[in-house]
Amino acid sequence: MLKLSNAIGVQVQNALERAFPEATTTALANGKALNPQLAPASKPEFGDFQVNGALQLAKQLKQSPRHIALAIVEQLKTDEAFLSLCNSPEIAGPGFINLSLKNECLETEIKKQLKDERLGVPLTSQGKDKPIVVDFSSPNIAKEMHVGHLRSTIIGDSIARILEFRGYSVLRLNHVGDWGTQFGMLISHLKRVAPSALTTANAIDLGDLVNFYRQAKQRFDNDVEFQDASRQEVLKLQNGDSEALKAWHLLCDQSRKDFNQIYKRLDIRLTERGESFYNPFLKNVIDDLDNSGLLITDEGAKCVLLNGISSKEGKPLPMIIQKRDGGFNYATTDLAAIRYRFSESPKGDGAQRLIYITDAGQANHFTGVFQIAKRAKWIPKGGHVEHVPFGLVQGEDGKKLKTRSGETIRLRDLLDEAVGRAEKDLRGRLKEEGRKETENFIKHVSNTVGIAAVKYADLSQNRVTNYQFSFDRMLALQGNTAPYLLYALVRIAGIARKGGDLKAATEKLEFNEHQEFSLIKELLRFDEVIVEVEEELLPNRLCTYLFELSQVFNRFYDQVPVLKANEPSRSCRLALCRLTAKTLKLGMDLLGIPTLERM
RNA sequence: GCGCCUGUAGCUCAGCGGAUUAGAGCAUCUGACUACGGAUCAGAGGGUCGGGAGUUCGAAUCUCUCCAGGCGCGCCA
Repeated sequence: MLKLSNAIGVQVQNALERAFPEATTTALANGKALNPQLAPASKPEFGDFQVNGALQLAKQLKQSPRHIALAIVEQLKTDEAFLSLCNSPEIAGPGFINLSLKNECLETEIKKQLKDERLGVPLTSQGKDKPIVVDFSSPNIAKEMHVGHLRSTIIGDSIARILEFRGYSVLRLNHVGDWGTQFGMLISHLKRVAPSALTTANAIDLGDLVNFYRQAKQRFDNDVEFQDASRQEVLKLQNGDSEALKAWHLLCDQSRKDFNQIYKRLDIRLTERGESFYNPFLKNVIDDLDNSGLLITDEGAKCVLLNGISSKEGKPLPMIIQKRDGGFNYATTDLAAIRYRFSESPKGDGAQRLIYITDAGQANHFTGVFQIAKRAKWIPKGGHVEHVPFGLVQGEDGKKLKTRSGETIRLRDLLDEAVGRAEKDLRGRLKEEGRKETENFIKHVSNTVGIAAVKYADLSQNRVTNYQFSFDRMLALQGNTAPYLLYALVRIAGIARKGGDLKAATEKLEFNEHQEFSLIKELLRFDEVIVEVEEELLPNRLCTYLFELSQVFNRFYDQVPVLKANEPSRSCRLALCRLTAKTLKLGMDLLGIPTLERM
């Protein structure tokens, strides 16, 4: 309905300008056009659109809002094109104009939508050649993925999917923590307790590695001699020592295998490009900053002083780019990454926009890094950098999510539990209903429902707030949950199985019931929702839409017969079922959530 | 102390500067199964939108201020 609302927007604008020609000229001379403020109706009883502008224009035009509204309506009534789309406009309250679409217009629109594979969502017209980088997930080598990575991974994937669907070229980058002091520590510890792990592939699994990591960290914090040894290992690694490199590769491979299992389960595509990738560019970052006069030395460390951000003492906060010992830190890597991503190929990605999906706690860090990149002139004209923050994952007690013993929950275990609970629930239901299904079916459905529930629960919440994790709530069969949405699709599939030809002819469409029109209006909103989600980078808006669509469909399904209806209603209703299924499937796909025919 | 984020129904959350009724879901209560899967649908009760001030014709929404909570704050990432 995007095109339609644009068309009506133009018609209303023209009507306003015809009604008040002098004011229009004056306004244009001041560089501001009169704005009729066309918006979707705030409530269904107000129709489909409302014009709010009359109230604001009252002062400017020195007339009462109702009078202005009346003048606009008079003009609209002379517009043939407008009258072919909308019923006669109505003035309400202090001066709102309510517009409602004609049924014939809705029928024409829905007919178009039925034929459109993209369901009305336009392909982007610009910047297809320049990629958008979506930086998400980013686990650390030698550590297991935990709930902290869940949100970044799920939200990042969905945002990437939506941008891809809009026609952008998207670079999904996994900025894994594969470099830095922790490797010196880990290699030096393993050399002492498990030397075979550093030379033999698969000698130890990641679970062991995580334990080794903990031991190494503990030792590092308490043992000065060990710290020195670790630093030596880091230097060796950075200088390309073959033994150190081999050890590093083995550690990375081991971790990668584990990450990939998770990504496979979650159906996530990512290009791994870890911190180590930027290693060759770090020195240039320092030199560049030095040349542009941004770099200062403070307490032996090379820093850039941030504008407008002060430290505890009230002085400008320095951001350390090179440590006293000459080592680089994450700010250095992030700056190198920004520079590389914006640089033209082949020395970079030639990106138009960088999107970082990380927890809100890193907001200050990114503010600083972005500011430095801007001052160093690494962000080209038309280039954008954006931090897309999200809140903490909390348990039902409102505290940071942990196991009972207080440990971090592994992502693997969390997914297992979701799937396990879905399976238990399904088996119980099958028994209750006396249904018999194959083991394959049970496994497939439980897996799909479990993963869908985890993803949907996360995505359906506004990402900036903390997110309270609850298996019971996400797996609930009623309410705004994945199972509820999946069930709507299963009902449609059921109609098809019972002999409903969803591809029935749709040349002549005719609707009479209000439930049909509610469903049609909901279906036509899809394109606007997608475009809005793309602008705001808020996938929960898409979730809200899909939930509302499911509700409207369930009402339709409950109150209007499809298969038992007489023609032509039967075919017309089947067409609505088909479009509902397509919309739900596409919407879920853009969230990265798989769907089912039966459950 | 400074910075960022959050505060909306008993609970979990939506909410795009607009209509003298601020929306969902869960939970609670009342209804509807010889129609396509009742994993559903129809309805009811429940809110001084953290407090105060300001801008505006109009504020949950914008500004300021206070209160409460979370997270972060120079050589980890």
